[in-house]
Amino acid sequence: MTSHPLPPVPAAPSGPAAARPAPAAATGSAAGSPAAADLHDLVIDWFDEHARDLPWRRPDAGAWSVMVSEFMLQQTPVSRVLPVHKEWLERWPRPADLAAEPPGEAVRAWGRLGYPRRALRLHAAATAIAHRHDGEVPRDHAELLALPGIGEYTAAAVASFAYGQRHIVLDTNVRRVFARVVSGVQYPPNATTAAERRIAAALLPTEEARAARWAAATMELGALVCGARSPECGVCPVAAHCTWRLSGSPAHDGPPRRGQTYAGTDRQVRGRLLAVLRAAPGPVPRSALDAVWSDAAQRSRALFGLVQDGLVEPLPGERFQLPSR
DNA sequence: CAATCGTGGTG
DNA sequence: TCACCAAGATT
Repeated sequence: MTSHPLPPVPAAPSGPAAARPAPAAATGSAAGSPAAADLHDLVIDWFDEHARDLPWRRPDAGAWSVMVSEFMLQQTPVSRVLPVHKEWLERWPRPADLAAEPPGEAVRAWGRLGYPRRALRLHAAATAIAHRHDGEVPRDHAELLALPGIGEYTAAAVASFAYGQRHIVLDTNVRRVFARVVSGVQYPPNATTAAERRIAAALLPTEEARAARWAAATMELGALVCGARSPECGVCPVAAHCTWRLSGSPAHDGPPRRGQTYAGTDRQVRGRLLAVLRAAPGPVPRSALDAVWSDAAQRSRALFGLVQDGLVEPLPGERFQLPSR
């Protein structure tokens, strides 16, 4: 198999003066170049054979299933999402079903997926869909983006995966794949950059259905083969095209990537407080919450934060519960 | 732009 | 063991 050079990626504008309309003639556009088409085939063919059979990818999965999965998958691994996603779709088959229940039920059913504000936002998004979108998950990227808890990535993912549209889908997996294959570095930057968007745009297949397939395929490649810790280049369909690999897989240089500490933080306290409230069928006395953390100052700060975030509802008589509305 | 926001698996 | 990582969004 012949190894083609990578498609050229448009250079970054060198300054404000360089801001200009996109070239009228997209001659030599990377997406249409032979090398790009080659990459598309390799990755999509690989995907056809190795894609995981996930519930939200099945033919009968609707946009709501996709949307719920995207919320749950924000910073949470597939293996832990699977059982909760199943419960949610059985209990709330449509957005209106979720919207009909108090937000606290969403927080409770969220279980231990982490970042429970996502549950609150998903409930709020479902409510907005029920009221303003006739109960249907919107197809329009801008309308999706306007929903609570949906950012650039999730809007593109829902539009692409649920509705087959052509969008730049830049998640951590895709960014890592492009960092290696195209940019020749081990890891992408901490925050998504304009350069990354240019690369993604340049490589996005022109045809809509193929673009959607490409988005899912590049994500899956990043998840299954081009992992952060252990890239398995031996089975990678584009190893022969990978700039990083071809240059000897150089280790990441520069400042260490941000690490997240957890032990002893407010987040840990919030987690413990909320765990008590999730487990209780109804209101809980303050004494039950006091038991989870010894430092009173930090404890009250965490509880206050939860109330402020709408995750906890204070009641008369020093009692607390999950939000009833 | 950097900090914040949970939780559990893993190399 | 423990730092790192996992389909980000919001402020």
